Amino acid sequence: MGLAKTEMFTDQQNEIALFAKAFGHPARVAILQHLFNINSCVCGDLVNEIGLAQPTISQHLKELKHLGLIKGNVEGTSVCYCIDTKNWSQMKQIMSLFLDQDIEKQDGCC
Amino acid sequence: MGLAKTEMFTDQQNEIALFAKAFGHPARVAILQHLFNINSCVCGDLVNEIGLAQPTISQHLKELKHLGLIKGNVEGTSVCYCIDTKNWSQMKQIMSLFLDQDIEKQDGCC
DNA sequence: TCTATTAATCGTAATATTGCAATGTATAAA
DNA sequence: TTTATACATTGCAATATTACGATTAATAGA
Repeated sequence: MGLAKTEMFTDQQNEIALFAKAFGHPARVAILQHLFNINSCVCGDLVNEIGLAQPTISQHLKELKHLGLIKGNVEGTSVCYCIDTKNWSQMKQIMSLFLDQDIEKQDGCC
Repeated sequence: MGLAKTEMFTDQQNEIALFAKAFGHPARVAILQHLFNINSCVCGDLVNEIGLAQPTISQHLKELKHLGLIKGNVEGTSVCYCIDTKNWSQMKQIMSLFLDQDIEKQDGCC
């Protein structure tokens, strides 16, 4: 149906899925990588950097902002975006609980 | 359009997005967590464990298997699934390059 | 005030994802 | 051979996502 049955999973499972979904598109990966690389605010040039139209970039930025992974500050006519490092490390902790499950488990069978 | 323009991104960005997309659904998160928790093959009871219909689970398993994150072995009439720990740690390395970008970056601006 | 600039929002088309009933396939047991 | 069991595949309906043209909103500068 295109609709995930979130109510049958734990909050933790749904939260992991939400963050992962944000990283599930190369444009959002590229946006985040660019924000890390310049290590400061980006005012405006994201549309030139990534090769997508302005409304499309704006939409991706909105999703990332909604998740709290980036911050946006208005500076005159442009908006400056950067990583929210605090929320980023919180996200990493949640993802690590999931990704590091292989630690101390031996290859069981198969 | 619903179609990601993968050709305008790097292979690395697309690979990160592919793995992330796999974790972008709570059912797949739950399946993987269950496989880790029992730390051995699961033959059959995944449909009972997760609360979705058999064809739905089968479809999610297919995606995870296609990415190489799980292995499936036929045992009689049932099929046993488990984590492919080797591929899992390779996936973790790729994801870490992305997730750990915040290390040694100071909170620049905003 | 008028105009240019920048980015958000709206509307919409194209494609992808999710979920499941129905069906198919393969193996084991009777 | 027949039947039961377990899982994959098919087909389809409902919803989500992606992309972008057109428009709107907000600010800066002339």
